[in-house]
Amino acid sequence: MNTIVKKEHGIDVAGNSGFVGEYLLYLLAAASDVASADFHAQVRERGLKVPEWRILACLSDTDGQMVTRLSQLSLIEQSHLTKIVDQMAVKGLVKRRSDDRDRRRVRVYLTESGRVLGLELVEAARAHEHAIVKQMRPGEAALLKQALKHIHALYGAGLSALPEETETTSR
Amino acid sequence: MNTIVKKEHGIDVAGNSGFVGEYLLYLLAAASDVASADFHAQVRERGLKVPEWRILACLSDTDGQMVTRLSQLSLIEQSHLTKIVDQMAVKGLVKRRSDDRDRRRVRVYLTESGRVLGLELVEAARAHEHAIVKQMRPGEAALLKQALKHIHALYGAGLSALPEETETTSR
DNA sequence: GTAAAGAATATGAATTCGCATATTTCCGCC
DNA sequence: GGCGGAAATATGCGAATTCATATTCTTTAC
Repeated sequence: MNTIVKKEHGIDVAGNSGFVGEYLLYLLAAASDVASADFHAQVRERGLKVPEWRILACLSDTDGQMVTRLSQLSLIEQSHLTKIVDQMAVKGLVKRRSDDRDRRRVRVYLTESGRVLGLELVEAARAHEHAIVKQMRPGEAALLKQALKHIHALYGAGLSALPEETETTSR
Repeated sequence: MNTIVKKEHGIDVAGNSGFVGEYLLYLLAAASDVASADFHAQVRERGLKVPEWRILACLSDTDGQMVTRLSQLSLIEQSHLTKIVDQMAVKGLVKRRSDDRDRRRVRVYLTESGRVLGLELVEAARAHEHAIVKQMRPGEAALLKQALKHIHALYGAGLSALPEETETTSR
């Protein structure tokens, strides 16, 4: 037979013949890992941990979110998120304020320096993303994002059945 | 103005207007997270931790890999991998054997029960993947995988410059 | 052949993370 | 207008994960 295995060089998982190299969940995790590692290094250089960056990013989009939602958005488990918010509060990046209408809720707001740092990093993230997209075929990135949202939606549906926000503006 | 924000329901990050909901690295992480969570539950039901499953899967593809490479393939940091292999060895799923040509290297082999469990789980993973792919548009999954490999390759290149295996067959 | 430099693993301490649960507050109902 | 139950956070603690480094072995250049 001619299924001679060309010696395995490097990681080249993707070009692998086995199961793993074609397994969707693996490809997702692997792509996420390698692509993120790069940017995460930048995050750490600015003295932030990755989870902190995620929170900054989420708050930059929508400030003053409640802990539970922030935990969902940032992909960080709730009790862990609470601890990270603690640290960020100490660093002066965010501050807590309990919701007036429902005092069980705790909303997290960016401080001024948090906002600044957040914007900076979001810019850096945009640039980083651009660098990646630029290396893909035209339209490939769009399709990719599309498909990723699709997958997210497949499961996200379950999560979508969440208590909605009942506030007009956090004003 | 009519940029009235329809109250935010559920997670629906993907449908978000902000930065995060369109950020590639976020979409990757989020999709990976939600899609995996599902299968990982199955893994735990069989008494395995997620990292253990990853190792089983990699070894099922190519048995007898050295620790370093296994760590790259399985996306697990080296010293952590060592510890997990310890546990798996205790469970009787794998066994270590040092490479004859280079005794610094430790190769990890599946035991018989490890092989069996591995095959079982790979089957389950295939089924699970199938269920996902089935819900996507025809060809969408293929494109997705393609793009993911593409991204992986962008960075993987750096990693590919690795010391190659110099063994004909682990016979 | 031998010392220096580099690889491959393992080990130990320090963090981070996640589960279970306590606590506070809200909500519907009697 | 008080009770039971659910929601939102926080906390304690054990397990998981990482980082720096020790250890062992290999290779290269003298």
